[in-house]
Amino acid sequence: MTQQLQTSRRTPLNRGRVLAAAVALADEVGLDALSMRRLAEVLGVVPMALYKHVANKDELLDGMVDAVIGEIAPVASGAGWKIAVRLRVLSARQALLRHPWARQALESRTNRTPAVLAYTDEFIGLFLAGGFSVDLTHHVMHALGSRMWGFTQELFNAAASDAEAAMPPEAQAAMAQEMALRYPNILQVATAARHDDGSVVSYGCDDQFEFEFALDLMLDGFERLHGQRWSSSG
Amino acid sequence: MTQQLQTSRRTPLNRGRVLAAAVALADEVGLDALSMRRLAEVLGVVPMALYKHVANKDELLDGMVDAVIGEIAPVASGAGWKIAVRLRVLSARQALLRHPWARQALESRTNRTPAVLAYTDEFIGLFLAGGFSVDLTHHVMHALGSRMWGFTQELFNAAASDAEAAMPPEAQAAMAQEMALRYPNILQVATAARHDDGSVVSYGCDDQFEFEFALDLMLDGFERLHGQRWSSSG
DNA sequence: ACCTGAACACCGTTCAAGT
DNA sequence: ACCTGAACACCGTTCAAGT
Repeated sequence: MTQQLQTSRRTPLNRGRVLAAAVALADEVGLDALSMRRLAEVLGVVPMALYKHVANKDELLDGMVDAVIGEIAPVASGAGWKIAVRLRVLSARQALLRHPWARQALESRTNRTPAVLAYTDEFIGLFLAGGFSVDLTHHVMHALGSRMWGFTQELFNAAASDAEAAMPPEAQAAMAQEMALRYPNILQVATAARHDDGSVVSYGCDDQFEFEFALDLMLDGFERLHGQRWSSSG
Repeated sequence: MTQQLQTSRRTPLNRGRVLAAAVALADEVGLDALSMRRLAEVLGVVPMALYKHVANKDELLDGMVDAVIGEIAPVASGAGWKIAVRLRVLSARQALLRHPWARQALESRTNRTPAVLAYTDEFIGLFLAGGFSVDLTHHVMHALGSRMWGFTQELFNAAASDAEAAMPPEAQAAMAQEMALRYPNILQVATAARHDDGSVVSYGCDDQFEFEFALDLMLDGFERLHGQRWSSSG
Protein backbone atom coordinates (compact mmCIF):
# COMPACT_ATOMS: atom_id res chain seq x y z
CA MET A 1 0.00 0.00 0.00
CA THR A 2 2.61 2.51 1.15
CA GLN A 3 5.06 0.70 -1.13
CA GLN A 4 2.77 1.21 -4.13
CA LEU A 5 2.26 4.83 -3.27
CA GLN A 6 5.99 5.44 -3.15
CA THR A 7 6.62 3.65 -6.44
CA SER A 8 3.97 5.82 -8.04
CA ARG A 9 5.63 8.94 -6.72
CA ARG A 10 8.99 7.90 -8.07
CA THR A 11 7.92 7.20 -11.67
CA PRO A 12 5.64 10.01 -12.80
CA LEU A 13 2.33 9.24 -14.44
CA ASN A 14 1.93 9.20 -18.20
CA ARG A 15 -0.90 8.33 -20.55
CA GLY A 16 0.31 4.79 -21.08
CA ARG A 17 0.46 3.99 -17.39
CA VAL A 18 -2.99 5.50 -16.83
CA LEU A 19 -4.53 3.44 -19.65
CA ALA A 20 -2.80 0.22 -18.58
CA ALA A 21 -4.03 0.67 -15.03
CA ALA A 22 -7.54 1.43 -16.26
CA VAL A 23 -7.63 -1.74 -18.39
CA ALA A 24 -6.36 -3.82 -15.48
CA LEU A 25 -8.87 -2.27 -13.10
CA ALA A 26 -11.78 -2.82 -15.50
CA ASP A 27 -10.68 -6.43 -16.01
CA GLU A 28 -10.86 -6.86 -12.27
CA VAL A 29 -13.95 -4.92 -11.16
CA GLY A 30 -15.94 -4.29 -14.35
CA LEU A 31 -16.79 -1.14 -16.24
CA ASP A 32 -19.53 0.13 -13.95
CA ALA A 33 -17.17 0.12 -10.97
CA LEU A 34 -14.42 1.91 -12.90
CA SER A 35 -14.42 5.52 -11.73
CA MET A 36 -11.83 8.25 -12.09
CA ARG A 37 -11.57 8.37 -8.33
CA ARG A 38 -11.03 4.65 -7.94
CA LEU A 39 -8.48 4.58 -10.76
CA ALA A 40 -6.60 7.43 -9.11
CA GLU A 41 -6.56 5.53 -5.85
CA VAL A 42 -5.04 2.46 -7.54
CA LEU A 43 -2.35 4.69 -9.02
CA GLY A 44 -1.65 6.25 -5.62
CA VAL A 45 -2.62 9.66 -6.86
CA VAL A 46 -5.31 12.24 -6.28
CA PRO A 47 -8.24 12.09 -8.80
CA MET A 48 -7.37 15.38 -10.49
CA ALA A 49 -3.88 14.19 -11.40
CA LEU A 50 -5.43 11.97 -14.07
CA TYR A 51 -6.79 14.96 -15.94
CA LYS A 52 -3.32 15.93 -17.08
CA HIS A 53 -3.11 12.68 -19.07
CA VAL A 54 -6.65 12.10 -20.28
CA ALA A 55 -9.02 14.95 -21.03
CA ASN A 56 -11.98 13.28 -19.31
CA LYS A 57 -13.58 9.92 -18.68
CA ASP A 58 -14.79 9.55 -22.26
CA GLU A 59 -11.26 9.87 -23.56
CA LEU A 60 -10.10 7.36 -21.00
CA LEU A 61 -12.65 4.85 -22.30
CA ASP A 62 -11.62 5.55 -25.90
CA GLY A 63 -8.02 4.81 -24.96
CA MET A 64 -9.02 1.58 -23.24
CA VAL A 65 -10.97 0.42 -26.30
CA ASP A 66 -7.99 1.20 -28.51
CA ALA A 67 -5.79 -0.91 -26.27
CA VAL A 68 -8.08 -3.92 -26.71
CA ILE A 69 -8.27 -3.44 -30.48
CA GLY A 70 -4.48 -3.53 -30.46
CA GLU A 71 -4.72 -7.13 -29.30
CA ILE A 72 -6.60 -8.30 -32.40
CA ALA A 73 -4.44 -10.43 -34.69
CA PRO A 74 -3.50 -8.83 -38.04
CA VAL A 75 -5.25 -9.89 -41.24
CA ALA A 76 -4.30 -13.27 -42.66
CA SER A 77 -2.62 -12.80 -46.02
CA GLY A 78 -3.12 -15.08 -48.97
CA ALA A 79 -6.51 -16.41 -47.91
CA GLY A 80 -9.83 -15.84 -49.67
CA TRP A 81 -12.15 -13.12 -48.37
CA LYS A 82 -14.41 -15.57 -46.57
CA ILE A 83 -11.64 -17.23 -44.58
CA ALA A 84 -9.89 -13.91 -43.90
CA VAL A 85 -13.09 -12.29 -42.59
CA ARG A 86 -13.89 -15.33 -40.51
CA LEU A 87 -10.45 -15.38 -38.89
CA ARG A 88 -10.48 -11.67 -38.22
CA VAL A 89 -13.86 -11.78 -36.53
CA LEU A 90 -12.94 -14.78 -34.41
CA SER A 91 -9.68 -13.11 -33.42
CA ALA A 92 -11.55 -9.97 -32.39
CA ARG A 93 -13.84 -12.23 -30.41
CA GLN A 94 -10.89 -13.65 -28.51
CA ALA A 95 -9.61 -10.18 -27.62
CA LEU A 96 -13.07 -9.10 -26.45
CA LEU A 97 -13.48 -12.25 -24.37
CA ARG A 98 -10.24 -11.44 -22.55
CA HIS A 99 -11.71 -8.07 -21.55
CA PRO A 100 -15.41 -8.59 -20.84
CA TRP A 101 -16.00 -4.88 -20.27
CA ALA A 102 -14.75 -4.00 -23.77
CA ARG A 103 -18.00 -4.96 -25.42
CA GLN A 104 -20.00 -2.56 -23.28
CA ALA A 105 -17.39 0.15 -23.82
CA LEU A 106 -17.43 -0.37 -27.57
CA GLU A 107 -21.24 -0.16 -27.60
CA SER A 108 -21.37 3.02 -25.56
CA ARG A 109 -18.67 4.89 -27.43
CA THR A 110 -19.21 7.27 -30.33
CA ASN A 111 -16.31 5.26 -31.62
CA ARG A 112 -14.32 7.21 -34.10
CA THR A 113 -10.90 6.62 -32.64
CA PRO A 114 -8.03 5.92 -35.06
CA ALA A 115 -7.85 2.28 -33.97
CA VAL A 116 -11.58 1.75 -34.61
CA LEU A 117 -11.33 3.43 -38.00
CA ALA A 118 -8.22 1.47 -38.97
CA TYR A 119 -9.80 -1.84 -38.02
CA THR A 120 -12.96 -0.97 -39.95
CA ASP A 121 -10.98 0.14 -42.97
CA GLU A 122 -9.00 -3.10 -43.10
CA PHE A 123 -12.19 -5.05 -42.63
CA ILE A 124 -13.90 -3.35 -45.57
CA GLY A 125 -10.73 -3.95 -47.56
CA LEU A 126 -11.17 -7.71 -47.19
CA PHE A 127 -14.46 -7.64 -49.09
CA LEU A 128 -13.24 -5.23 -51.75
CA ALA A 129 -10.13 -7.33 -52.31
CA GLY A 130 -12.42 -10.34 -52.67
CA GLY A 131 -14.12 -8.67 -55.63
CA PHE A 132 -17.24 -7.42 -53.81
CA SER A 133 -18.83 -4.31 -55.28
CA VAL A 134 -18.72 -1.17 -53.17
CA ASP A 135 -22.51 -1.30 -53.02
CA LEU A 136 -22.72 -4.86 -51.70
CA THR A 137 -19.81 -4.25 -49.32
CA HIS A 138 -21.69 -1.35 -47.78
CA HIS A 139 -24.79 -3.39 -47.02
CA VAL A 140 -22.70 -6.32 -45.85
CA MET A 141 -20.96 -4.11 -43.30
CA HIS A 142 -24.28 -2.90 -41.96
CA ALA A 143 -25.60 -6.46 -41.79
CA LEU A 144 -22.58 -7.60 -39.81
CA GLY A 145 -22.82 -4.68 -37.41
CA SER A 146 -21.29 -5.52 -34.05
CA ARG A 147 -20.58 -9.04 -35.26
CA MET A 148 -17.55 -7.44 -36.88
CA TRP A 149 -16.14 -7.13 -33.35
CA GLY A 150 -16.91 -10.71 -32.46
CA PHE A 151 -19.95 -10.18 -30.31
CA THR A 152 -23.70 -9.95 -30.59
CA GLN A 153 -26.50 -9.10 -28.25
CA GLU A 154 -27.56 -12.31 -26.62
CA LEU A 155 -31.15 -13.01 -25.64
CA PHE A 156 -30.53 -13.28 -21.96
CA ASN A 157 -27.30 -12.60 -20.19
CA ALA A 158 -25.36 -14.76 -17.81
CA ALA A 159 -26.27 -12.87 -14.64
CA ALA A 160 -29.82 -14.18 -14.65
CA SER A 161 -28.94 -17.85 -14.85
CA ASP A 162 -26.16 -17.37 -12.31
CA ALA A 163 -28.81 -16.04 -9.96
CA GLU A 164 -31.01 -19.01 -10.79
CA ALA A 165 -28.19 -21.45 -10.10
CA ALA A 166 -27.81 -19.91 -6.64
CA MET A 167 -31.47 -20.51 -5.81
CA PRO A 168 -32.52 -23.38 -3.53
CA PRO A 169 -33.67 -26.52 -5.42
CA GLU A 170 -37.33 -26.17 -4.52
CA ALA A 171 -37.36 -22.59 -5.83
CA GLN A 172 -35.80 -23.80 -9.08
CA ALA A 173 -38.45 -26.47 -9.39
CA ALA A 174 -41.22 -23.94 -8.78
CA MET A 175 -39.71 -21.70 -11.41
CA ALA A 176 -39.54 -24.54 -13.93
CA GLN A 177 -43.20 -25.30 -13.33
CA GLU A 178 -44.16 -21.67 -13.74
CA MET A 179 -42.14 -21.49 -16.98
CA ALA A 180 -43.79 -24.65 -18.30
CA LEU A 181 -47.21 -23.13 -17.78
CA ARG A 182 -46.61 -19.60 -18.94
CA TYR A 183 -43.77 -19.90 -21.46
CA PRO A 184 -43.88 -23.44 -22.87
CA ASN A 185 -41.95 -22.56 -26.02
CA ILE A 186 -39.05 -21.03 -24.13
CA LEU A 187 -38.91 -24.05 -21.90
CA GLN A 188 -38.90 -26.44 -24.84
CA VAL A 189 -36.08 -24.69 -26.66
CA ALA A 190 -34.08 -24.11 -23.50
CA THR A 191 -34.44 -27.65 -22.23
CA ALA A 192 -33.37 -29.16 -25.53
CA ALA A 193 -30.33 -26.91 -25.61
CA ARG A 194 -29.02 -27.13 -22.10
CA HIS A 195 -25.54 -28.56 -21.96
CA ASP A 196 -23.67 -28.44 -18.71
CA ASP A 197 -26.04 -26.84 -16.22
CA GLY A 198 -29.69 -27.51 -15.57
CA SER A 199 -30.81 -23.92 -16.06
CA VAL A 200 -34.35 -23.31 -17.22
CA VAL A 201 -33.33 -20.43 -19.45
CA SER A 202 -31.18 -20.65 -22.50
CA TYR A 203 -27.84 -20.07 -20.85
CA GLY A 204 -25.37 -22.86 -20.56
CA CYS A 205 -25.34 -22.94 -24.37
CA ASP A 206 -22.13 -23.20 -26.31
CA ASP A 207 -21.59 -19.52 -27.05
CA GLN A 208 -18.82 -20.14 -29.51
CA PHE A 209 -21.00 -22.53 -31.53
CA GLU A 210 -23.89 -20.07 -31.59
CA PHE A 211 -21.64 -17.25 -32.67
CA GLU A 212 -20.11 -19.24 -35.52
CA PHE A 213 -23.51 -20.53 -36.60
CA ALA A 214 -24.78 -16.99 -37.11
CA LEU A 215 -21.53 -15.74 -38.61
CA ASP A 216 -21.41 -18.53 -41.17
CA LEU A 217 -25.06 -18.04 -42.00
CA MET A 218 -24.28 -14.44 -42.90
CA LEU A 219 -21.07 -15.22 -44.75
CA ASP A 220 -22.87 -17.85 -46.83
CA GLY A 221 -25.56 -15.29 -47.62
CA PHE A 222 -22.95 -12.73 -48.65
CA GLU A 223 -21.26 -15.30 -50.88
CA ARG A 224 -24.54 -16.12 -52.59
CA LEU A 225 -25.39 -12.46 -53.23
CA HIS A 226 -21.89 -11.79 -54.50
CA GLY A 227 -22.08 -14.79 -56.80
CA GLN A 228 -25.31 -13.56 -58.38
CA ARG A 229 -23.93 -10.02 -58.77
CA TRP A 230 -26.57 -8.60 -56.42
CA SER A 231 -27.11 -4.85 -56.44
CA SER A 232 -29.34 -2.70 -54.27
CA SER A 233 -30.58 -0.65 -57.22
CA GLY A 234 -32.11 -3.58 -59.05
CA MET B 1 -45.22 24.74 -11.43
CA THR B 2 -47.29 25.33 -8.29
CA GLN B 3 -50.29 24.11 -10.28
CA GLN B 4 -48.53 20.87 -11.14
CA LEU B 5 -47.45 20.36 -7.59
CA GLN B 6 -51.00 20.77 -6.36
CA THR B 7 -52.40 18.37 -8.98
CA SER B 8 -49.86 15.81 -7.92
CA ARG B 9 -50.85 16.22 -4.31
CA ARG B 10 -54.49 15.72 -5.11
CA THR B 11 -54.16 12.45 -7.05
CA PRO B 12 -51.78 10.20 -5.13
CA LEU B 13 -48.92 8.48 -6.91
CA ASN B 14 -49.20 4.93 -8.13
CA ARG B 15 -46.98 2.62 -10.13
CA GLY B 16 -48.70 3.40 -13.42
CA ARG B 17 -48.29 7.14 -13.06
CA VAL B 18 -44.65 6.76 -12.08
CA LEU B 19 -43.91 4.56 -15.10
CA ALA B 20 -45.81 6.78 -17.53
CA ALA B 21 -43.93 9.82 -16.29
CA ALA B 22 -40.62 7.96 -16.55
CA VAL B 23 -41.33 6.95 -20.15
CA ALA B 24 -42.30 10.51 -21.06
CA LEU B 25 -39.24 11.94 -19.35
CA ALA B 26 -36.90 9.47 -21.06
CA ASP B 27 -38.52 10.26 -24.43
CA GLU B 28 -37.75 13.91 -23.78
CA VAL B 29 -34.29 13.94 -22.17
CA GLY B 30 -32.84 10.49 -22.85
CA LEU B 31 -31.94 7.61 -20.58
CA ASP B 32 -28.68 9.02 -19.22
CA ALA B 33 -30.46 12.13 -17.94
CA LEU B 34 -33.25 10.11 -16.32
CA SER B 35 -32.58 10.07 -12.60
CA MET B 36 -34.82 9.20 -9.70
CA ARG B 37 -34.40 12.73 -8.42
CA ARG B 38 -35.34 14.34 -11.71
CA LEU B 39 -38.33 12.05 -12.15
CA ALA B 40 -39.52 12.95 -8.67
CA GLU B 41 -39.21 16.62 -9.51
CA VAL B 42 -41.39 16.19 -12.61
CA LEU B 43 -44.00 14.45 -10.47
CA GLY B 44 -43.86 17.25 -7.89
CA VAL B 45 -42.72 14.88 -5.22
CA VAL B 46 -39.66 14.26 -3.09
CA PRO B 47 -37.26 11.57 -4.47
CA MET B 48 -37.97 9.05 -1.72
CA ALA B 49 -41.68 9.02 -2.49
CA LEU B 50 -40.93 7.01 -5.64
CA TYR B 51 -39.56 4.13 -3.60
CA LYS B 52 -43.03 3.20 -2.39
CA HIS B 53 -44.01 2.37 -6.00
CA VAL B 54 -40.83 0.96 -7.52
CA ALA B 55 -38.28 -0.93 -5.47
CA ASN B 56 -35.31 0.81 -7.05
CA LYS B 57 -34.06 2.26 -10.32
CA ASP B 58 -33.56 -1.15 -11.92
CA GLU B 59 -37.19 -2.02 -11.36
CA LEU B 60 -38.21 1.32 -12.78
CA LEU B 61 -36.26 0.56 -15.96
CA ASP B 62 -37.82 -2.90 -16.17
CA GLY B 63 -41.26 -1.33 -15.94
CA MET B 64 -40.41 1.17 -18.66
CA VAL B 65 -39.20 -1.60 -20.99
CA ASP B 66 -42.39 -3.53 -20.36
CA ALA B 67 -44.42 -0.47 -21.31
CA VAL B 68 -42.65 -0.26 -24.67
CA ILE B 69 -43.06 -3.98 -25.33
CA GLY B 70 -46.76 -3.45 -24.74
CA GLU B 71 -46.80 -1.24 -27.84
CA ILE B 72 -45.66 -4.05 -30.15
CA ALA B 73 -48.45 -5.27 -32.44
CA PRO B 74 -49.74 -8.80 -31.73
CA VAL B 75 -48.74 -11.70 -33.96
CA ALA B 76 -50.35 -11.86 -37.37
CA SER B 77 -52.51 -14.96 -37.58
CA GLY B 78 -52.83 -17.11 -40.65
CA ALA B 79 -49.53 -16.12 -42.21
CA GLY B 80 -46.54 -18.39 -42.75
CA TRP B 81 -43.69 -18.29 -40.25
CA LYS B 82 -41.50 -16.13 -42.44
CA ILE B 83 -44.05 -13.38 -42.94
CA ALA B 84 -45.21 -13.55 -39.32
CA VAL B 85 -41.65 -13.24 -37.98
CA ARG B 86 -40.88 -10.43 -40.39
CA LEU B 87 -43.98 -8.46 -39.37
CA ARG B 88 -43.36 -8.99 -35.68
CA VAL B 89 -39.77 -7.80 -35.89
CA LEU B 90 -40.67 -4.76 -37.95
CA SER B 91 -43.46 -3.91 -35.51
CA ALA B 92 -41.06 -4.18 -32.60
CA ARG B 93 -38.75 -1.90 -34.54
CA GLN B 94 -41.49 0.72 -34.83
CA ALA B 95 -42.12 0.63 -31.09
CA LEU B 96 -38.42 0.94 -30.35
CA LEU B 97 -38.05 3.83 -32.79
CA ARG B 98 -40.78 5.72 -30.91
CA HIS B 99 -38.73 5.42 -27.72
CA PRO B 100 -35.06 5.77 -28.68
CA TRP B 101 -33.89 5.08 -25.12
CA ALA B 102 -35.63 1.67 -25.09
CA ARG B 103 -32.86 0.00 -27.03
CA GLN B 104 -30.24 1.00 -24.50
CA ALA B 105 -32.53 -0.01 -21.65
CA LEU B 106 -33.21 -3.38 -23.23
CA GLU B 107 -29.49 -3.98 -23.72
CA SER B 108 -28.58 -3.06 -20.15
CA ARG B 109 -31.32 -5.06 -18.46
CA THR B 110 -30.98 -8.58 -17.15
CA ASN B 111 -34.29 -8.81 -18.93
CA ARG B 112 -36.41 -11.48 -17.43
CA THR B 113 -39.58 -9.49 -16.95
CA PRO B 114 -42.90 -11.18 -17.78
CA ALA B 115 -43.35 -9.00 -20.86
CA VAL B 116 -39.90 -9.92 -22.22
CA LEU B 117 -40.52 -13.60 -21.56
CA ALA B 118 -43.99 -13.50 -23.13
CA TYR B 119 -42.70 -11.77 -26.26
CA THR B 120 -39.85 -14.27 -26.55
CA ASP B 121 -42.18 -17.20 -26.01
CA GLU B 122 -44.54 -16.06 -28.76
CA PHE B 123 -41.59 -15.42 -31.02
CA ILE B 124 -40.24 -18.94 -30.57
CA GLY B 125 -43.75 -20.22 -31.15
CA LEU B 126 -43.76 -18.74 -34.65
CA PHE B 127 -40.87 -20.98 -35.71
CA LEU B 128 -42.21 -24.09 -34.00
CA ALA B 129 -45.62 -23.55 -35.60
CA GLY B 130 -43.81 -23.24 -38.93
CA GLY B 131 -42.48 -26.76 -38.50
CA PHE B 132 -38.94 -25.85 -37.36
CA SER B 133 -37.28 -28.42 -35.14
CA VAL B 134 -36.61 -27.40 -31.55
CA ASP B 135 -32.89 -27.69 -32.30
CA LEU B 136 -32.92 -25.37 -35.31
CA THR B 137 -35.25 -22.94 -33.54
CA HIS B 138 -32.78 -22.65 -30.69
CA HIS B 139 -29.89 -21.70 -32.94
CA VAL B 140 -32.08 -19.41 -34.99
CA MET B 141 -33.06 -17.47 -31.87
CA HIS B 142 -29.40 -17.03 -30.94
CA ALA B 143 -28.56 -15.91 -34.46
CA LEU B 144 -31.31 -13.31 -34.43
CA GLY B 145 -30.26 -11.99 -31.03
CA SER B 146 -31.26 -8.37 -30.61
CA ARG B 147 -32.63 -8.32 -34.15
CA MET B 148 -35.68 -9.95 -32.58
CA TRP B 149 -36.38 -6.56 -31.01
CA GLY B 150 -35.94 -4.69 -34.26
CA PHE B 151 -32.52 -3.23 -33.67
CA THR B 152 -28.90 -4.06 -34.21
CA GLN B 153 -25.64 -2.51 -33.20
CA GLU B 154 -24.72 -0.08 -35.96
CA LEU B 155 -21.14 0.59 -36.96
CA PHE B 156 -21.12 4.23 -36.04
CA ASN B 157 -23.86 6.08 -34.31
CA ALA B 158 -25.60 9.24 -35.33
CA ALA B 159 -23.94 11.52 -32.80
CA ALA B 160 -20.63 11.46 -34.64
CA SER B 161 -21.99 12.53 -38.00
CA ASP B 162 -24.21 15.13 -36.35
CA ALA B 163 -21.04 16.59 -34.89
CA GLU B 164 -19.40 16.46 -38.28
CA ALA B 165 -22.33 18.24 -39.92
CA ALA B 166 -21.90 21.06 -37.39
CA MET B 167 -18.26 21.55 -38.36
CA PRO B 168 -17.18 24.46 -40.58
CA PRO B 169 -16.80 23.52 -44.29
CA GLU B 170 -13.01 23.79 -44.35
CA ALA B 171 -12.78 21.43 -41.36
CA GLN B 172 -15.03 18.95 -43.14
CA ALA B 173 -12.85 19.15 -46.24
CA ALA B 174 -9.72 18.57 -44.18
CA MET B 175 -11.37 15.58 -42.54
CA ALA B 176 -12.34 14.14 -45.92
CA GLN B 177 -8.76 14.48 -47.13
CA GLU B 178 -7.44 12.80 -43.99
CA MET B 179 -9.96 9.98 -44.40
CA ALA B 180 -8.99 9.51 -48.04
CA LEU B 181 -5.36 9.08 -47.07
CA ARG B 182 -5.70 6.96 -43.97
CA TYR B 183 -8.97 5.07 -44.47
CA PRO B 184 -9.57 4.83 -48.24
CA ASN B 185 -11.89 1.83 -47.97
CA ILE B 186 -14.19 3.50 -45.47
CA LEU B 187 -14.32 6.57 -47.65
CA GLN B 188 -15.17 4.54 -50.75
CA VAL B 189 -18.01 2.66 -49.12
CA ALA B 190 -19.33 5.70 -47.30
CA THR B 191 -19.21 7.95 -50.32
CA ALA B 192 -21.05 5.45 -52.49
CA ALA B 193 -23.73 5.09 -49.87
CA ARG B 194 -24.43 8.64 -48.86
CA HIS B 195 -27.98 9.63 -49.55
CA ASP B 196 -29.19 12.92 -48.23
CA ASP B 197 -26.25 14.45 -46.39
CA GLY B 198 -22.64 14.78 -47.48
CA SER B 199 -21.17 13.09 -44.44
CA VAL B 200 -17.83 11.37 -44.80
CA VAL B 201 -18.87 8.50 -42.53
CA SER B 202 -21.54 5.98 -43.22
CA TYR B 203 -24.45 7.79 -41.67
CA GLY B 204 -27.18 9.23 -43.81
CA CYS B 205 -27.86 5.67 -44.93
CA ASP B 206 -31.37 4.31 -45.18
CA ASP B 207 -31.55 2.54 -41.83
CA GLN B 208 -34.78 0.77 -42.64
CA PHE B 209 -33.30 -0.65 -45.85
CA GLU B 210 -30.18 -1.84 -44.05
CA PHE B 211 -32.21 -3.45 -41.31
CA GLU B 212 -34.47 -5.33 -43.73
CA PHE B 213 -31.49 -6.36 -45.87
CA ALA B 214 -29.88 -8.11 -42.90
CA LEU B 215 -33.16 -9.50 -41.57
CA ASP B 216 -34.11 -11.02 -44.92
CA LEU B 217 -30.61 -12.43 -45.35
CA MET B 218 -31.06 -14.29 -42.07
CA LEU B 219 -34.64 -15.38 -42.77
CA ASP B 220 -33.57 -16.75 -46.17
CA GLY B 221 -30.76 -18.63 -44.47
CA PHE B 222 -33.16 -20.06 -41.89
CA GLU B 223 -35.53 -21.15 -44.66
CA ARG B 224 -32.74 -22.91 -46.49
CA LEU B 225 -31.57 -24.78 -43.37
CA HIS B 226 -35.12 -25.73 -42.48
CA GLY B 227 -35.71 -27.00 -46.03
CA GLN B 228 -32.69 -29.27 -45.88
CA ARG B 229 -33.64 -30.56 -42.42
CA TRP B 230 -30.50 -29.13 -40.86
CA SER B 231 -29.50 -30.40 -37.44
CA SER B 232 -26.66 -29.33 -35.17
CA SER B 233 -25.69 -32.89 -34.32
CA GLY B 234 -24.95 -33.89 -37.89
C1' DA C 1 -50.75 4.08 3.81
C1' DC C 2 -48.15 7.33 1.95
C1' DC C 3 -44.85 10.99 1.95
C1' DT C 4 -40.80 13.76 3.94
C1' DG C 5 -35.98 15.45 5.69
C1' DA C 6 -31.68 14.62 6.69
C1' DA C 7 -27.94 11.95 5.89
C1' DC C 8 -24.48 8.57 3.70
C1' DA C 9 -21.41 7.23 0.41
C1' DC C 10 -20.54 7.93 -3.79
C1' DC C 11 -19.88 10.41 -8.90
C1' DG C 12 -17.20 13.70 -12.82
C1' DT C 13 -15.15 17.92 -13.14
C1' DT C 14 -13.53 23.12 -12.41
C1' DC C 15 -10.64 26.30 -10.37
C1' DA C 16 -7.01 28.31 -7.92
C1' DA C 17 -3.12 27.10 -5.59
C1' DG C 18 1.04 24.65 -4.53
C1' DT C 19 5.97 22.48 -5.73
C1' DA D 1 5.37 20.52 -15.82
C1' DC D 2 2.96 18.08 -12.83
C1' DC D 3 0.20 17.38 -8.80
C1' DT D 4 -3.04 18.89 -4.88
C1' DG D 5 -7.23 20.62 -1.92
C1' DA D 6 -11.35 22.34 -1.65
C1' DA D 7 -15.48 22.89 -3.74
C1' DC D 8 -19.68 22.33 -6.96
C1' DA D 9 -23.43 20.07 -8.64
C1' DC D 10 -24.89 16.00 -9.08
C1' DC D 11 -26.12 10.49 -8.14
C1' DG D 12 -29.04 6.09 -5.70
C1' DT D 13 -30.56 4.70 -1.45
C1' DT D 14 -31.35 3.96 3.91
C1' DC D 15 -33.42 5.28 7.99
C1' DA D 16 -36.26 7.42 11.24
C1' DA D 17 -39.79 10.49 11.46
C1' DG D 18 -43.96 12.82 10.21
C1' DT D 19 -49.28 13.04 8.66
